[in-house]
Amino acid sequence: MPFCSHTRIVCARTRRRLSISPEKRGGPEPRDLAPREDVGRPALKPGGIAERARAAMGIPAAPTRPSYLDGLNPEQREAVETLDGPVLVLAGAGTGKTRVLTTRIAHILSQGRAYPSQILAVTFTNKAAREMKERIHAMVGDTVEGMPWLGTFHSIGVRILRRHHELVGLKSGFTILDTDDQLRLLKQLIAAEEIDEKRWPARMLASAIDGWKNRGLTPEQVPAGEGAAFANGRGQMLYAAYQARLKALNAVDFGDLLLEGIRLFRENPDVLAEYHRKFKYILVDEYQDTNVAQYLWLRLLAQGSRNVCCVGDDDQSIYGWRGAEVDNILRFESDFPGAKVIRLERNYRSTGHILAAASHLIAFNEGRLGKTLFSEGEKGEKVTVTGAWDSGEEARAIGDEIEALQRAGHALSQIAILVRASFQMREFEDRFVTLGLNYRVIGGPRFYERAEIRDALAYLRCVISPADDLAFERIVNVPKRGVGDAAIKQIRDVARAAGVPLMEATRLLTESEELKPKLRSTLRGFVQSFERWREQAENMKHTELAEVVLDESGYTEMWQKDRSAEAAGRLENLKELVRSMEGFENLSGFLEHISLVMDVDSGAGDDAVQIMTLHSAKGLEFDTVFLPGWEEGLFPHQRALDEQGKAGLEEERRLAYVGITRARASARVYFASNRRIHGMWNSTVPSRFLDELPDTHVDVQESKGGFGWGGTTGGYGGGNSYGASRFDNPAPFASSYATPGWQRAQNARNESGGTKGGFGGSGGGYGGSRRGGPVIEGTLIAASTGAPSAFSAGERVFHIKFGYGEITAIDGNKLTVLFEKAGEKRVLESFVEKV
DNA sequence: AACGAAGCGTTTTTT
DNA sequence: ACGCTTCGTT
Repeated sequence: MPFCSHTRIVCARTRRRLSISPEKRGGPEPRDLAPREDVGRPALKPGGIAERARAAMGIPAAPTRPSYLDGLNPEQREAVETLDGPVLVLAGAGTGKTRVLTTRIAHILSQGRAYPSQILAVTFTNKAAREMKERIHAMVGDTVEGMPWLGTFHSIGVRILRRHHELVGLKSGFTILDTDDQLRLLKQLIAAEEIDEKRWPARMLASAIDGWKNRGLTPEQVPAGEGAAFANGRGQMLYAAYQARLKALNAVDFGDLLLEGIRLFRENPDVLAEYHRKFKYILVDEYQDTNVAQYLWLRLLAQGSRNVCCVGDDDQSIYGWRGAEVDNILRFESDFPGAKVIRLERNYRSTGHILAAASHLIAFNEGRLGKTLFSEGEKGEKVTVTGAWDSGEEARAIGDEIEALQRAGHALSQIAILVRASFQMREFEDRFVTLGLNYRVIGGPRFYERAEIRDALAYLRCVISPADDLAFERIVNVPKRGVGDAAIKQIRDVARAAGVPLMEATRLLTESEELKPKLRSTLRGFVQSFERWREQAENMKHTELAEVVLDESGYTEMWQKDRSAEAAGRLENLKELVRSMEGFENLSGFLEHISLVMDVDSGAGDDAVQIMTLHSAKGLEFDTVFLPGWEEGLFPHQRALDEQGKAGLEEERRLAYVGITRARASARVYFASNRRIHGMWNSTVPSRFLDELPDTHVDVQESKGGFGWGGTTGGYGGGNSYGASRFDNPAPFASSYATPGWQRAQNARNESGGTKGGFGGSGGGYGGSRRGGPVIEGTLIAASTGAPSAFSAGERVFHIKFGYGEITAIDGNKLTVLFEKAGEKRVLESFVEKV
């Protein structure tokens, strides 16, 4: 059940019991509601929304200052009360961003500035939308139920497209493809073009198309060079073909939810004007994560009232790799002239040392809008940095510390381990199982992505919409019915010839004489089953129907017969699926919901340590945060450096910033001197980020195992342990630079400096050879900052591994080169030299 | 259709 | 090193 629809709630603030009947929710949609000019004290319509909102908040109608403003600091209040014109709220970590956003909405409502249905409030994730809704509910009660335009970009995008589907060439009830469907479709297109799928995998095309859509580009708008990068110049054509196929299937993918919206608004000014009139106020959460498409979509809508309020933190932009444009936030003032920029810099979350350490670290980034966070709280614990011999010891040390915290009465749920990459989690899981410590891994494969769930959903989709070809293809031979590739091809041919969906084509085929008797009866039974289910759907509860479908199709039986270890879990998941349908009115409502909401509420559960990636920790906070794996190559990640250069490094640094600022009272950083990557042990170099932490706010600890950096092994020279020396030395950074590891790193950097291609000669990347230590990127950062390529097609180049060749295509910093000996390869620009 | 061999990728993740 | 997907064989 996504949102509870209480009719009786208790207002947290006033402890008063409120009753609002469902039919009174929301309020009427006025045809013409002129903006009120009397800012200070709007006239209240008797029984109007504002009065109800006030009543819900326990605020007397008398002209006293609304109590929800109490406890806001001056900047927060300004952000809440500046209702006219564009506002950019730069909200640092832990500065009360969500509170501002929700209070602002409450304020708009209580001031009678707009009806709930006239506020557009967008978030990125369903979770954020849910939270926002809950918090608004706590302030204004059930008035929030009248806000249909509070949601994710995509859910609002669908809502708009559903209303105007005919204007963008879609029929009503269009479906939203998931990534599986998308891939299957692209594979077909690639095969139809007789392109070698090995060389040009569908995934690659999918990500290219995704990237274009993120940038708001339709097939015609794709820059010629980029469109040609896939499959020898056919990328753009394939994108166009894909869009055509989507239209034919009456389907859209996630990117289209925004892209088609943009097209709708551009081609139909009257429709756009309607939304301009509608949305009196627009609020955007996590603005730093918007991509170009979202930005364009938003800008079109915001041209109406211009009362747009974006909240974000450029220092927490960590999704550049999936199309987020920090530029959007950096550019806000020029996009919305006259915008008011409000900085929230007072941090309510972390203690002094933690905040100071994070601020110092993030200051190494260039191109920030710049904020100086401060808190008036206690200085608290210093950030600790601990070196471990290897990842196993790192896990052991953290396990020990957690046990100590637990003994001291700390709740495990207030402890988190934030890793850079998910493979790091395993070591902790192993260790915690041994210790008998409760833990929970956040993230990972999600419920609706599991094969059995997708299969089940495909069955249901076929029942609901007989024309859903992709769902049909998914399940026509699951469980195995003897419908092989040949049969499917035959069905497809008939479908194409007759211009009908696959399901219908199958029916036609079974009425002809073209199939072998056995196959014919199988398929007839298959089609008839769906016809029967469709009839039953009329007067059967949808959960019941789902059970019938899964049983009669033999799908449940398939897993019951399966004796593999996961089968039981899969059956359990199917039951869970049916259970989760109960919260919905009907099947199509459920299907729509899950196509947009791919997560399922994992109950708060019992007290457990949270293990997750740094990315999924954004927006969360914990008393104690462990940050393991601060080593060059892992964090900052080598690939971020290779592929994005300086921009990548800065994004990694923001990730470090996000990590530290998750901690309320204690942040504990770790690095291991040795780590196994892809099965090979590599010695590592401590992360440069460690040296960007200010000495005065950091405590360097000896690892419990007695191994610091270098130390007793002899292999690293007779230096002090990393910990002790740094701790003893008051001068910032001096001691860590004195460690053997750093010196080697420095040397490696200097040696590789100057010559392009010096990096990676020895097989490169993270790790490198054991004796020489890891190879550090040096010139690469400068070499690949997203500037246009220094190379051009047709040029002759030399590659250290593949020899001489000629450039055939360029894609960012990746070159396609036809080598004389090695054939055509895709290589990083930095690995070749001009000759 | 079922099995084993071979090949590939292996940062982060939402909708 | 490992696990997952894909391919080719039986």
